[in-house]
Formats: sequence, C-alpha cells, structure tokens
Amino acid sequence: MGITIKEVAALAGVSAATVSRVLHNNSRISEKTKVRVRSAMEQLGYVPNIAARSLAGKSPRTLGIVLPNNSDELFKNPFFINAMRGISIYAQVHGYFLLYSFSQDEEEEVHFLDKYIHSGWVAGIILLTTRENDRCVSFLEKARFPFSMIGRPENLGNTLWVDNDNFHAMYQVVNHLLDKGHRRIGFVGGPASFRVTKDRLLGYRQALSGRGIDIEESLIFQGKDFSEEEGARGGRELLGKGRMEAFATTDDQLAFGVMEVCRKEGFDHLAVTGFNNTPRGLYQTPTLTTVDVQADLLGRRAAELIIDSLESEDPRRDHYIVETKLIERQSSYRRP
Amino acid sequence: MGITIKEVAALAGVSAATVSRVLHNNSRISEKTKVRVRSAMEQLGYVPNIAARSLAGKSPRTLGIVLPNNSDELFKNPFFINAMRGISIYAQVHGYFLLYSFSQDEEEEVHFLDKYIHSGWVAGIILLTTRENDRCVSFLEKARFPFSMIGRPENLGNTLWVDNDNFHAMYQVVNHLLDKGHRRIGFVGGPASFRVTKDRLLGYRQALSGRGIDIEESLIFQGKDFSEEEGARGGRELLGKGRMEAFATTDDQLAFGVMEVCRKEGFDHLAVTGFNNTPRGLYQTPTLTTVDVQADLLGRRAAELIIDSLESEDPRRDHYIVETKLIERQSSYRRP
DNA sequence: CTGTTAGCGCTTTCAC
DNA sequence: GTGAAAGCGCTAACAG
Repeated sequence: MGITIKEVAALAGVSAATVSRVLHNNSRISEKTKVRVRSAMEQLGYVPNIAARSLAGKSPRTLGIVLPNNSDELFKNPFFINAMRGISIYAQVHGYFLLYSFSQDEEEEVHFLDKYIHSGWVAGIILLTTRENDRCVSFLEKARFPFSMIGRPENLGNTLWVDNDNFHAMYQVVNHLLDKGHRRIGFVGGPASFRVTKDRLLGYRQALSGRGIDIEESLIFQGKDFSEEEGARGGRELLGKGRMEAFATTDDQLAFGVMEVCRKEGFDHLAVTGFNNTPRGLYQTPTLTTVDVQADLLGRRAAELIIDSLESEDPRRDHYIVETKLIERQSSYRRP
Repeated sequence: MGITIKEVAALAGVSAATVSRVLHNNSRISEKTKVRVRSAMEQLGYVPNIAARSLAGKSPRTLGIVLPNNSDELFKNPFFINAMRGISIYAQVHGYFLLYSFSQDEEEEVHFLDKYIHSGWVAGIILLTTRENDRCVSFLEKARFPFSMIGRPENLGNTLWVDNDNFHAMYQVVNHLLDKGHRRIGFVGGPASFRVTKDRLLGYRQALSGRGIDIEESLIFQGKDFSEEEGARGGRELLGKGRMEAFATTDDQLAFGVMEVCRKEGFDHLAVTGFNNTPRGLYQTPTLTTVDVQADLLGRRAAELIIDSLESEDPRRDHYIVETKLIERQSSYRRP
C-alpha cells in the first residue's frame, strides 16, 4: 500500500509515536527532531493511512455529500456541480476528502446518510438542498451527527447553514420590474413546500405592497417542481387571468417555460425573470434577466462551516448569508 | 460511532469471527447461525466500520474520481455530472463509495491520485478524460494501482477502458452532412493532443475520401481548447478559405462559436454539427444537430470494469465501446 | 463448522 | 522530549 509510520520512524531514528506527534504538530517536541522527521517523510513520500488514523479514533477527514437525482434539474442547472466545486476548494486546502452519492428520493437519501455515518467513513455531512420537514435534517439531528446545509433550516438549533437572502433577492427582482414600468406581475414558483419558494414569495409580496400595489392571489402560481413544463403550465394559467405585464419566476427553467408559452400565445413582449443564472438564459431571445445565487460560494461556505466546527471547539459562526446578484438582461425591460 | 461486530456477536451468541464470516458469505457456516447473526445485525442496525475493514487488509470499497477544473467546460457541458451519475448507479448497487476532487491541472491531478492511493482510502480510480501521454495514466500504471478510464489509452496493456467509437461517430456525422447535399465541409476540433480529436478527425477524413472528395488540409482547424471562443476563431479562419458549406465540429461549444460567427458574417445558412448533445443546442436557431455520447453509460461502464476487476480474479472484459447517437436537428439540413 | 489469536497503521496514555 | 505498549474494529490464519 505505502510507506508506514514505522518506516519513517526508522529512517528518522525515532519511534512511531514521535512521528505521529510531529504529524499533529504536538507542542512538546524538539525542533531538531521535527525537522528530521519531516525530511524523512519527504524522502519516503509518506502519506498517512487514513483508515488507520480513523480507526485509532481520529476524524477521518472526509465529508459526505448527498446529491438529488430527481428530475433533470441536476443537469440543466449547474448549481450542484458548482456547489460541489466550491466545497472541493475549501475541503482541499484543509485536507478533507469528499464522498458523494446520488439518491432517487428522500428515503434513499436517509439511507445513504445512515451508511455514511455508521461506516466511520465520514466526519461530517453537507446537505445541498432543503425541503420542509426535511427527513435528512431530522435524521442527522437525531443521530447528533455533524452537518451543514445549504438552505435555512426550519428551526435553527445549533444547525450550521448557509443561504442566500431569498426574500431580499426576489424583493429586488420585483422592484426591478416595477422600476422598468411593469405593474401586473405574476409569480411562478416551485413547490410551496420548499423554503426557497416561501421566502421568494414573501419577497414578491413585500415588494408589491411596499409600492402600494394590491396583491392578486390568483396571480400566484406554485408548481409541482422546477421544470420548464411546470413553468409553461404556470404561464398558461396566469395568461388566462387577464392582461399580464410580467412574470417573476423562482427558477430559470420555470422562466423558460413561461417565455415559451408567451411566445406561442403571442405575448412575447411580456417581461420574465428567472433565478440561478443558467447558461441557457444568455441564449434566449430576449436574453433572460435572472439572479445569480453564487452556488460555488454557497458550497464553499457550507464546507467552511462544517470543517471549522469539526476542527475547533468553539467555531466562530454558525451560518453565512451569501449575496445574490441581479443579472439585468433584456427580458425584464419594457418592450413594445 | 456505532455498533461493532462484537456487540452483534454477543447478541447472536457467537464469536466475532463468525459474524465476520457471515458478513462475507463464507461457505462453511451453518444456515442456523447465519440466520441468527443476520437477525442480530438487523436488530442492532449494524453497519461495518469501513476503516477497520480496510485496515485489516480488505478493499475499502471506495473509488476515487478526479474531475478537471480547467475552463468552464465542466459547467456548460453536463458530460461530467452525467458520467458521475452513471458511475454512482453501478457503484451503489455494488456497495462502493465514491470520492471526488476537482483539480486545476495535470500536476494537481497526479497529486490527488497520489493521495488517494497512499491514503488507503480507495481501492481503484476512474479517470474521466484522457490526454495524449496522460500523466495520470502513466502514474497509475507505474504505481500498479487499479483504474479504469473513459477514453481509449495510448497503448492498451491491461488497461480497463471505455469509449465511444469516435471515429465512427464523426464518420457518421460527415456522411449525414454529405447526404444532405453539403460538399465543402470544414473540421473544427479541440486540441490535437486529445485522442478524441484525432479519432474524430480520422472519421472526417475517411468519410470524405470514402465519397471521393479531396481533403483540403486548410479546412481542418484544431483549437487550443473546446470553448466557444475557439470555435469562433476556427469558424472565422475557415470562412476566410472561400465558400464553405458546412462545419463538422467536435464539441457543441465549438459549434456554438462557429454558428455565432456565421450569423455575424451573414452565413447563417451554413450547416454546423456538434458533439455531446448539450441542452443549449435545443435552443439555438437553427437547433443544433449533434452527437449524444451517452455520458451516463460511459460512466456506468467505467465503474463496471473497475469494480468487476476488483471483485473477481478473472474479469470478463477489459473495455466497452459505447454507442453514440446522432441527433439530427435543423442545423445540418440544407437551408436557403 | 466455529472460536482463539495475531495484526493491519495509527494515536494515546503512561512512564522515564 | 521521547519511547513502550495498548487498543481502535475487523479479518485471516490456525486450531479444534
């Protein structure tokens, strides 16, 4: 397999225990031996055997990540891969490995978590999405296993989380639409059970009432998922409610669906906005105004939270709010 | 952490060794005890500690995957995430965990492999891409560490690999273009050092000469990478070579670049084809004819090869050729 | 068929 | 400051 601690010890002329101490930067070890041991490790290309370390009671320095597999959202939306990359960057610097798996549904997710936890393979978990009454969250809390999550938890106990200010993001979007002169603005969101949907809906409501505009409940559509099809369904439904001016959606896929319907029905001048800044938005006509949620930064922060909490006894923070960026493109502007 | 083998043994009234034997389906163990042990495991919710198992000389049942981080190809092209999912599906069934990391460049890739190997954390590696004189391949071969790869290796010793028939795929594309009546067809490829580029170029050559068409070397462009910008550069260059009719590219991103240039220069009737079937191709005008390489199946097969070789002494196969699918859309048809 | 025992590589008391 | 020794949970001879 590889060089063991004993071989390093032999070359450096010390005991295995000493090598282990050098490895962990133990304070009471002479500079001289430190140097000697380090050069021995260097020479032999020593890499600690993680299994042994983990067995001996140390953290395996590995994080588990569960990816959803439902829908093709995963592939059309670079959110997850970006988040994974963000996680990877921080994990790398801190010497953590990353384990992943795709799951079909919530039950399977919990199943994976169970395996992760009891296998002794991982020190902590990162959850990339959050539902209402998320079984993963409750499972991890019950097991008292360290984790951090993207998305704000229902009741923040000691939970580590990172999220956008979804309320504010949508508030900003709707105000942007209002600034551009649109008044009768519909809301096309994903499942009502998702916290993001709720927060964004709230932002929508506040933005309108903040400008003294009455909210028409019939202009609020919440789909079964975040797909283009649901977007189309929502768009069609709202177009049936009389003269529309704009659609604030909670996802680019939904927005694409709405745009498609508008095109077909001859309303291609209506404003539409999305969320997530997927590449395709750039190639629509008109180009899609959207919100960049900074998935990589969300991932990085989530990694930061869990790793810091694993490493230090009194971690400095338990959450981060990651800024969103409104990407103003053509689709939100007033067009003839 | 969790239930240990001893606790299971105690409950079942046997020794730890027996439990271990049941775990591994050892033949000479009585049905009765098997049942008893299994129910004990069930009751306690026993999950083997992988670190201990791995330390005791068993395979850690974990695979390492190195993802490229260069360029944003990773995010625009769902190839990798699809391949990862394919891998995950097979790995899951066979009880394998998956480790991943993103790397900046070849050097870092090798660095990761080194860590993977010597950490004792992984039993095998899957490489998702292959360059010419790939340092990862040579590194793994030298270390005699089990791996499988997507892409055909330079010299297939015992290497496990899976690939499309890239020659045939491009051969098919070019014949399709010829069938549609195009004659003066340019080639816009990625870096010449990649095997895929070579194979596809060969397919291009063969298809033309097979129809008795002279190959103009000046119509062959090979870019620095697979980006849209390089595609545009290639497109511009070829448009300077006189009247073109079609462009066979080796990647959708390249194709998008070519289409953009054609549009700008007033040649939007020229045919263009891509590779990889990225979602954006559907939303181009005209919609992009492309080749689906079945990334998920490539991944699944790669996992199959490495896991099978790890599990059995005489694995049945050392490679798979995964079929490609020509997706005929508007961009390859003759337009006024 | 099943139990006993040694040992995988590392960390961690406990001595010195 | 450093070494010796025990032990983490599991597997694999070796006995019986």
